[in-house]
Amino acid sequence: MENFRNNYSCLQLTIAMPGFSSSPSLPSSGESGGGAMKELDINQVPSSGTEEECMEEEDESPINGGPAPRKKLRLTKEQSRLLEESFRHNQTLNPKQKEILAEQLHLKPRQVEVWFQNRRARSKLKQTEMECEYLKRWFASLKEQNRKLQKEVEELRAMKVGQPNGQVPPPASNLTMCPRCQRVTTTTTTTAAAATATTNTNMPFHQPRQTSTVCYN
DNA sequence: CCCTATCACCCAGTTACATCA
DNA sequence: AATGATGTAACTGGGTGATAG
Repeated sequence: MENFRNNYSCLQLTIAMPGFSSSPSLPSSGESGGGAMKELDINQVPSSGTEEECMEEEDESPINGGPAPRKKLRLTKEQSRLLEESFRHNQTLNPKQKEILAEQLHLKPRQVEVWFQNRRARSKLKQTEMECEYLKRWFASLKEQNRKLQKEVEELRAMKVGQPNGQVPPPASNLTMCPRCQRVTTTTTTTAAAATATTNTNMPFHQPRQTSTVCYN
């Protein structure tokens, strides 16, 4: 009945970004255990818990029959360190690993599970923030590139107007195919190599470049 | 084989408590 | 001392895959 989906480890979204490593190597956590919701009263720290900064254990017997207030455990530095270390090796734990780690930390397996779950969420959030930051920069770069190109277009138009009969076809060597929309475009810069560069990226669309193959579709 | 129920696990979102400025 | 902001442990609800009957 044991399913070891746990070993999918990390499903990370990585975007290659020049000068911006969004590698998932942030110390983040990774396993969790969900389903055991039905299991327990987490607030009971396992006995033996003489952890230095750990909240002292205390029985949660409801006062006046009402629900006991939720107690919040603060992990000790050592517990956090061990959990982090373990997370670096494995973002998810199989039941055995969970059991061992819990014993080592004087915590309940469920607590270890929750910690990994939250840790995964945190690292995912961090990753998302980094990607967001990256996309912002990229957007700014695209805007700048667009501005330059618009300017270039203006200049070309001005030149064209200046010609005797206004008919100046671009040199054939300047014509390239836009890999995205499959239309013929004009290379407006000096490096024709830039024309092919766009095919070589894992970006969803054209990357900002110093040089450009322009397609305004 | 299908179907259904159960279990164990995960994730996203939320809540609530501890700590700090 | 009171308080709002922040971090995070714990909870909730829903989804998925494996397994058994």
